[in-house]
Amino acid sequence: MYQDDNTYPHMDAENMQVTAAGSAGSEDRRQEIVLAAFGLIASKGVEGLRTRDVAARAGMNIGTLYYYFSTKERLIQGVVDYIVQHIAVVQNAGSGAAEKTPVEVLHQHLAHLTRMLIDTPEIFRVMGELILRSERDQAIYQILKQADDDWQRYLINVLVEGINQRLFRADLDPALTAHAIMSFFKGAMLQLGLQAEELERTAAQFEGWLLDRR
Amino acid sequence: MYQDDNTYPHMDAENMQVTAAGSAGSEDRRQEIVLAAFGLIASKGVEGLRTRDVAARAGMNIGTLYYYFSTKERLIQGVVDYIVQHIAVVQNAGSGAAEKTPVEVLHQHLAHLTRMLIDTPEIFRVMGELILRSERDQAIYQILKQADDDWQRYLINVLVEGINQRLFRADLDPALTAHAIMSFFKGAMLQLGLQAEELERTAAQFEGWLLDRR
Amino acid sequence: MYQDDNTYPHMDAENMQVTAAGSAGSEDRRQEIVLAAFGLIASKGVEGLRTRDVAARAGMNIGTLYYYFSTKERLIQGVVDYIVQHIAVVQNAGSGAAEKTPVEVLHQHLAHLTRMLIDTPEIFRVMGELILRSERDQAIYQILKQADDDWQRYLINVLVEGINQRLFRADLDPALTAHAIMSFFKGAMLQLGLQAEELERTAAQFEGWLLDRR
Amino acid sequence: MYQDDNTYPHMDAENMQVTAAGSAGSEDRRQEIVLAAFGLIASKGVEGLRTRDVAARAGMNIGTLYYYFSTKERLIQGVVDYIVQHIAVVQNAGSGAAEKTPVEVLHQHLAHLTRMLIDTPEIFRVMGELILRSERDQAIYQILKQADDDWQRYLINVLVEGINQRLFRADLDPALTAHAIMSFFKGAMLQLGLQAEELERTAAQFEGWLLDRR
DNA sequence: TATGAATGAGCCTTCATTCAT
DNA sequence: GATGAATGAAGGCTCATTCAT
Repeated sequence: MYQDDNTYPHMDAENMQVTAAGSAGSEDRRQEIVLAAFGLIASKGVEGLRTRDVAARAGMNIGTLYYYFSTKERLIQGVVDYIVQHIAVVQNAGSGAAEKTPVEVLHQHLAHLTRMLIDTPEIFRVMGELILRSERDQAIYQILKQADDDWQRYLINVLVEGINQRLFRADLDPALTAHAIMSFFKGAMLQLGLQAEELERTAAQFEGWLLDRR
Repeated sequence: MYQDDNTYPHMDAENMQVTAAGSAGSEDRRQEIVLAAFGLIASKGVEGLRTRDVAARAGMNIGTLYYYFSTKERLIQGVVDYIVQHIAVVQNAGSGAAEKTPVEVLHQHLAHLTRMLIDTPEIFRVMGELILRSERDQAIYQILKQADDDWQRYLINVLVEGINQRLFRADLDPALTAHAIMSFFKGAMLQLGLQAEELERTAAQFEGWLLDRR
Repeated sequence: MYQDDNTYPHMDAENMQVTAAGSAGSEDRRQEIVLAAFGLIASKGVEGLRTRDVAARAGMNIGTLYYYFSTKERLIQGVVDYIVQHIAVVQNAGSGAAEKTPVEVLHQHLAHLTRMLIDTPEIFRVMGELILRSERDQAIYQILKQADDDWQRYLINVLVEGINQRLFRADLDPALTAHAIMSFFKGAMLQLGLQAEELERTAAQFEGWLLDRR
Repeated sequence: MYQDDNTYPHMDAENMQVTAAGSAGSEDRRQEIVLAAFGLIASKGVEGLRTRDVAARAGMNIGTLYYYFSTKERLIQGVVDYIVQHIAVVQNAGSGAAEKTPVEVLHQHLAHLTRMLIDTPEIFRVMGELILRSERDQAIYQILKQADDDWQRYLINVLVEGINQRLFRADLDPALTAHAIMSFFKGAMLQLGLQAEELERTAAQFEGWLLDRR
């Protein structure tokens, strides 16, 4: 019968590995659709998103699209999931490598975000669209809020450790600093006529403010 | 008269004062419409903006609305103008009082923005909507870019003066710092579940990073 | 602004006379639409009713149709109103002339219904469609139930008077007899391959059963 | 086998008994589908009938359903067959017992119909839907017309015999009376807010009209 | 200037039906 | 026989915009 959209989004990467080959293809199909939708949102905004265009871009019939996503709404949620995972994965990857000092970890994290902002601004543009939309869409809000909380927690951990090691300024409030970093990056994607170099240097200067200058 | 929408975006506040008394009422009418549109964008986003709703909210017929704004597009530009002036006016007001040190000026500026973000988040929400939209709408981009440049120039001036007076850190790059401040505030409006106090303290801490600690 | 569908259907013939000329034309337009819908239901059933076809048949744009009837549902209710009034009016007209004996009144009533069933079977076919639909549509049920109650009351009045005058069988239960008459006519419209003469004679015989044979 | 839908409408109950055991299961499957469709028509009308829902209710895949019924149209015809047989069987059962006077036979017949109308109104509701549809569907018309003719013939037989035995009114026209009875019952199912007791008493009174009162 | 009726392109979604496995 | 993915033609409804009055 119809696939229950609700269950799909909650499948995490691990589950998908275990899934039988049959539904693996099905999951691929969903991915194709989500990617098509993502691309269209990036270029036309959620406002300009048309299910027909998504289907066309994914190389399938409009009916098929609705077979996988019973609603445009759900499709958009699928895009949110995609983005969140896409960025979350990166954070995990970063935390995978140990041995590094908190300063180095934070540096890499910020450098990575800066890189993404420059190389794949679409992701952030789409993210912006979705954040704005989340104000009127509970489902999206939930997902994004969760991701945001994870991000903040990650930053706080790094900051706390760095402060303890006397690498970051002693008067740094970890939570507020995390907050500031997050705001800074979210805002960076709203900068008009953003320049790559300018952003990198701004981020670097920002990073400097956090360090302990003895 | 202003029926000719094409001239409108180039009109600044002064011009409007000078306008003949006859069309003053006409201008009021436009304002009502813009305000109605603003309110609707705040609650439903540009995506959810319907000319009919705007007309209804402004207490007029849909036909009448089109008499003042020949296009939905132009109406939105009207909203952009409105917002830009609304914030610009504030900056001017702030700079009106002299005698204050750059640190005090910046502090007041930041405090003011923080207050607005907390008290009238709609303005920022709408601003966010419009910034995102500006990526696909040249006319909007132009207006916002102009306002952004003005803002940055203002910040740079304050920062330069403060650095010269050894009030701000000597190693501060004025342009990048202005950039950071702007990003921070733009991003703040995208924070999910923003808390008033948290924002105030984050802004305060941020401010502290700029000061010279000898 | 939009016309409130709810108010229109409740306007009865008198009110419309009083209404300003402006909305009289508007009411005409609604009538055209309802007639078009009626015709289409008659030939294709409610199931086959397409708003686009209705608009085309009424010689107007689909958007215009929705300007008058905000919903297909409401349009159908409009048809129900139309039919109910169409038949109700007839009953009133019949009762207008006095001087007749109850037997004559009933005879004319039945003869009239029979005639309609033969001459304009569409009305009854559509009625049948709507009655069936009323089981799943409260709004329609209400209107039809009201009309039904009126009809029954009318029949009971005639019957009671006739019984008192010893014209109808003394053992006639007015309510049940009215019920029987109503069922008979409703059922007549469901007869397959209905023949005019056959129906007339059946109705006549039925009528005979009600008379007092001393 | 019966996969060939074309032959199906012409199969009568006996043929099905004779069918090879192998396809008996197949026939069961068809029955399940028809029953599911019947139930759905009862609650949502033919208009609301969805092949997918039917399949779901019958606990099978939509593709499987189409294996048994190549078309929605044919499925509906299957329902018509089912109903006709369901009611026809009853009539035969009634006529199975002899020894009874025509008055008793008719009484039992009417009582039985009344009972069904009260206990299983769905059957009649569905019947109504199908009769209406028969006006636009030759195949359905044929089946229903056949059943109707059988019913009328049955009634005429009983009536004629009763008249000859001076049990029914002498002036009764058998054909017209049968016609009246049939109309009455068909119409009874269209009564809004039908009450069990009311119907029974109306039917009883109706019955009384047919009797010879010397 | 104001009104509201009219237009029509277009959008989301549904649903009967097919087909490869 | 059974499954479920795929198809595509509609269908109901919306909405920016126009125009006669």
